[in-house]
Amino acid sequence: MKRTEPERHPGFDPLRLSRTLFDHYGPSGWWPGDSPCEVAIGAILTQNTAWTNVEKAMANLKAASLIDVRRLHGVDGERLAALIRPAGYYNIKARRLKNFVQAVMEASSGDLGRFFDTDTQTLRSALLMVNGIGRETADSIGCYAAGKLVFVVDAYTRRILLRHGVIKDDASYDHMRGLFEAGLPPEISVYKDLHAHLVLVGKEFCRPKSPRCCECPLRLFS
DNA sequence: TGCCAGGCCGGGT
DNA sequence: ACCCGGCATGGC
Repeated sequence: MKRTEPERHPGFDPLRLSRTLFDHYGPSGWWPGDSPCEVAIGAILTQNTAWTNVEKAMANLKAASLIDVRRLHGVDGERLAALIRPAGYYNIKARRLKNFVQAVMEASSGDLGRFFDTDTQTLRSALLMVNGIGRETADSIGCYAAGKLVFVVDAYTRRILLRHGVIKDDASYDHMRGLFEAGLPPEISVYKDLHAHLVLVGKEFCRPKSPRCCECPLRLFS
């Protein structure tokens, strides 16, 4: 993995941003989900999907005692798909969950704690190897399930940065991730809360329709 | 009613 | 390297 020089944007201070948002929202409580396994499952199920739908699917999995790598590995694929149906894309997501648990089985005999017990970059690469796990999902699992210092970038984050002129239209995922990681202290709670708070801001003030974030009463940047 | 949600993959150009 | 269609349910 090649390391790049931390890229700082002149008018962009992630730490100040995180303080502003924490003062406004308080602790985010993200990620909902008690165990690392549940968090990882949720990260896959929530791909391009409203969280309320994911909750229904998760309830079905809990009722079936399937929040567990080895049990998921053993369950029939069609039954799994039926259980996660409320989350949408249920056939492809069933496959993606299977791909994920398969990787954990092969790497650590299904021991998620051992799977996560490696350095940040190695874990990230291993997750990205799994078909169905892209950058955001990998980083969500890394940050919220494994507690690694990776900043999660999503559609809201991108839109907020774009509309405030912090990035250009063609900015890559890893560029945006670098902007945050270069300016944040190495504290996992800061990483977790800031991403969560950006989603909250996005939902409230930076929806796809409204062309600008000018309605946002918070001074996020200045 | 139509649009959107905490993406990602695969095939075509 | 880009661009695009497909995947699917539930809520407003």
